[in-house]
Amino acid sequence: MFSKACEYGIKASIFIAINSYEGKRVSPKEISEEIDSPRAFTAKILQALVKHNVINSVKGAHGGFEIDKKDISSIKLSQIVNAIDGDKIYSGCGLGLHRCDENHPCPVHDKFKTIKAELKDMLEHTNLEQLALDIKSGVSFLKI
Amino acid sequence: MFSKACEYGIKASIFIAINSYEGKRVSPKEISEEIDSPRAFTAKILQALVKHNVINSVKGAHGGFEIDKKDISSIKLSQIVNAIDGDKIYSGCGLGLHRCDENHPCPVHDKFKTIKAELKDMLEHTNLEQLALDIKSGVSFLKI
DNA sequence: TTTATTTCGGATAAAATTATCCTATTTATA
DNA sequence: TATAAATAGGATAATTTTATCCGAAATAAA
Repeated sequence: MFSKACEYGIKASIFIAINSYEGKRVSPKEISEEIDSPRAFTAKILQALVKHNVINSVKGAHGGFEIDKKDISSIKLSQIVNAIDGDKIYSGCGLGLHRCDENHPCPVHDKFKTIKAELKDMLEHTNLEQLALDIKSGVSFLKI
Repeated sequence: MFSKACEYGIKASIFIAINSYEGKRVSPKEISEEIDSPRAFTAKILQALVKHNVINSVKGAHGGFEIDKKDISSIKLSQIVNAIDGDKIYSGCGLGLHRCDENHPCPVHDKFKTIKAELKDMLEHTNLEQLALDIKSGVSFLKI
């Protein structure tokens, strides 16, 4: 569904959000340990998220990654996914046709339509705050 | 969503079905031209579909790939997808956790639940005949 | 039985994704 | 100002996916 990079990006964002609520910046090392991902690769993904303004980075001593507390509830899953995988997951043709629309549909166009719309809707309406609170309260988990 | 291999596999199966209705076997060459895919790679995928009993192959002169006419309506998209990509698309965890279930859910487990269930349902209830008829009648397309 | 046609299957290559390493740059603080 | 602690980013490697090539095996028909 998502690329590994995207999976790591989502989990990392959630972990950063949790820590940001407590005013704490986190490093790629802490993040990769907490979400069970390769450290250096995770660092690259964090760079991409910074470039796409999903998270902030602070260089130098006492630096790390953080998210503005006031932004956490408005950051949508779709922004994270888009920053890393683009929108092909819900915009692209299910069978890879270059052109696939109502007037020139692939064989599964209609069958996929509602599913892709729901996926898009879900990603656009799920925000980081919801996901972070579930982790904080022990309802959901970032690894294993 | 699906791998390239799986996209090719689905399109190839549809094309084979159409020709099988007319009692015609088709070769990897014809198939790859019709679905716009790399020939040798497509041939490998066809082998996999044969092994999983989705399509039949007939070796030697006048051979080719075909599907029993009477089977076309009972072959589900899920069988093709399973033969090539497995069931991870609707069974695996959306964030790649090794364990992800009701008692130990990943952060997006609930959000994905209905979407994955619908995807599974769609794949299990869409059969090759429906897809083939739409291509035959010009309602949908296998390439471009 | 020979030949032409066709799938099968192993070896290999190319490209994309995932992952690692090392140095440069930035910044707080002693 | 020197130092230690961080992220940034380039180079490279490993793995997986996608793709190609070629000879072997099977089969229909001449």
